[in-house]
Amino acid sequence: MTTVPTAPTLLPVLDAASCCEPIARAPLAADQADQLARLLKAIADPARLRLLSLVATQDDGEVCTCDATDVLGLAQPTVSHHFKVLVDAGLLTREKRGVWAYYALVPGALDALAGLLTTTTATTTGPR
Amino acid sequence: MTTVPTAPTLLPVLDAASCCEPIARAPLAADQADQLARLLKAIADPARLRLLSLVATQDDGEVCTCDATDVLGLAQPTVSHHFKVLVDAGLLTREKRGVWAYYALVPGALDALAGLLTTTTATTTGPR
DNA sequence: CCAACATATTGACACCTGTCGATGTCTGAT
DNA sequence: ATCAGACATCGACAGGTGTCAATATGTTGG
Repeated sequence: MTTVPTAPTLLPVLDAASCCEPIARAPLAADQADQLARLLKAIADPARLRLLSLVATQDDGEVCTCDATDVLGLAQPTVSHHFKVLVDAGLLTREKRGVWAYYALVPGALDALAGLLTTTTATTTGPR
Repeated sequence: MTTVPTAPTLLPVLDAASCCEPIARAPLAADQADQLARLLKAIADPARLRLLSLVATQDDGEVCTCDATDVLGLAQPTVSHHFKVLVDAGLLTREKRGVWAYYALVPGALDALAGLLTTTTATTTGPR
């Protein structure tokens, strides 16, 4: 099997991060490079990195827009925009409770993305 | 000034990738997020991802501009530009032999970068 | 129903970026 | 010395991106 050892419900993210094989495995085709680049562009921004880091370090694992606005020092629409980019990329989930919107990490999404960059055979063995 | 002694230092890369702690460790500060974002922007491009992948999968570990131009289907100045971005980011090294310029992976650079994205306490250096 | 609030969307703006043609620079060979 | 070839740099252009003010949407409480 290629991957997806246990993917019961979190498919969209893993799907996004499983766009292609690890970089060092085989030369990337044009379309694979496009997909991976789109994922990386989603996180290649200071504000979005701080948002990811903020969510990842929360005890309860979630952050609302209002909190993030204070921490980042950006206008509310800007924060909403960045959150949307991360959700669209499949890295965060959005849950609206009452008036507030809570964002949380999609489990395994960042790690899967990191796995595509590692040159050392990390997980799944690769018998060529 | 432009004399850049062929210092065999592998430091700049690791230095670049060690700009900050892993995302999930502590909330990123503004300047740390800037540095990490600059690194990620360097690889968040289809052409540069293909170049990295091309170099990483070569048996001898190096690729010259001419070869890359053919594979990517881009003009020679464009390929040179992308290589320069990757070298400046500390991900590739450039060695000129005769008329040709050979690019190779900086050992551990990509892996260090990937380590900053992983949420699970990975290997990497665990000081302090 | 209405007011207050949190969030999302829209529109506009300045800025950055990928691309290529033209040109410069350096090396190896005739 | 001169020429050809590989590569880097420059200048210019189109397209993408981050930011915010203004506005829209939707929810809670009175």
